[in-house]
Amino acid sequence: MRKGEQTRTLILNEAVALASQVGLEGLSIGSLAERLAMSKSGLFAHFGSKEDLQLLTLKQAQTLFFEEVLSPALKHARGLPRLRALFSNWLAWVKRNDDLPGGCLMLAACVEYDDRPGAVRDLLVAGQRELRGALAKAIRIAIDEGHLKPRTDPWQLTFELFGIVLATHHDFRLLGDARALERAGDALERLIEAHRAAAPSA
Amino acid sequence: MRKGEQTRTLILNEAVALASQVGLEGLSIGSLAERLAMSKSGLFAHFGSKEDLQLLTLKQAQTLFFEEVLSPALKHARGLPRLRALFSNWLAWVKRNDDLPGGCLMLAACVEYDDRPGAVRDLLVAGQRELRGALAKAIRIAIDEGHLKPRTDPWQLTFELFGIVLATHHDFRLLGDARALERAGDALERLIEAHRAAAPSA
DNA sequence: CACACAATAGTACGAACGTTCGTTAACTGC
DNA sequence: GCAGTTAACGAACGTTCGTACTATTGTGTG
Repeated sequence: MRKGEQTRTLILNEAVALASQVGLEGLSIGSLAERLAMSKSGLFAHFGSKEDLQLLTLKQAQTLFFEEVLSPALKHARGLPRLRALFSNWLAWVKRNDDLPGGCLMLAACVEYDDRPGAVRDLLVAGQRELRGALAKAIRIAIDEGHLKPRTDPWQLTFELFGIVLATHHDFRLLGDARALERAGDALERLIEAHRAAAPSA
Repeated sequence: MRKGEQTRTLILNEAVALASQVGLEGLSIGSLAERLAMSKSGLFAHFGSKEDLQLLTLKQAQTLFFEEVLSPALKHARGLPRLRALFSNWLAWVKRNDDLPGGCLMLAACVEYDDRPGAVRDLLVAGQRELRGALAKAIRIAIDEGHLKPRTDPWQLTFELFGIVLATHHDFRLLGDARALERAGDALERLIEAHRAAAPSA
């Protein structure tokens, strides 16, 4: 029972890395088994079907994202510091290259499954909603703390922040433009400045 | 010589539609032939290889984009009007559903090929560079016309505009959120306002 | 140490993949 | 209206896909 779980997570981590390059749909059991130097059938036995493998791979990526982006941001002070930490962690996640050689798996899956109904898409949408909710909540807190104007629309700001991250991913991954990271930082600061509360600041 | 060209473009248009749903990599000759009610071999004869089909499909989509987004925007007055037209055409392109049921093929391909070297990626990157250049040029003109501040960085603004479109595509396609379109409009106006030149306006 | 069972390997399957071939049907230019 | 060209077809290639079985190895426990 122990060995099984162990190799299963080993498989899933490799699956996340491979899927980040070829997509969740392009992920094949054969090639995954080859990369892990194990038999196709042996690997397949861990998952009842390919869709199961895809779901668990996506969930693994989501967990990883939560642990590396959202969770550590919560350790920062409420308001703008936390929002900035979240954004900066997110950019670091986008540019990491060690175990996500093909960029963010979730962002890739978003485009892959935007009109491919099924369990994978449902899980993906749920994750995106959660992330957007967390972002909006961080913004709302920043408003309550008096860092941002009360008239700031959290969802509008969330939308625009998300756009900056998407553009960064695009420029960094496809065009190989490292300046995208500073552009993202500039865009964030300009956005914050536009919504910053008048009297006290942070 | 005439009939051939005719069915070839017929094939390519259908290929653009299909690839917008399943991606350029997921595009298979068999399923494409089935949708066109013709034989796999008959279809294949029009293209020497699958990569050729992918390249021509992408090029077809790029041409379509140019004709529907970039080209009509040039008919508007230089400066902000043209920039606004470009943006609005672009949003219309993103939300169109008749012959691009799966969203923008180029945006999907950007994620699919961001680390998959080859001719397809090269063509894609070239197209993206051209688009970004056109956007930056429109912004520069708006600066020269006195609509935007002289200190505005065209490339930074291009980056942020692109991010808004990406976020719109994401929210509209994956989350099915129609409000994304107004959010995009609001974001654009706020962005313009932040960079608008002081004295004369448009 | 041995037994029980979990974990992996092996083999085989039907289907779909991209591609090649030879042949037939349809068009085009004189 | 015939000759020559081009477009489309059906069949088959070898490979890979996901999945189903059976057999063998390995591990943990009494």
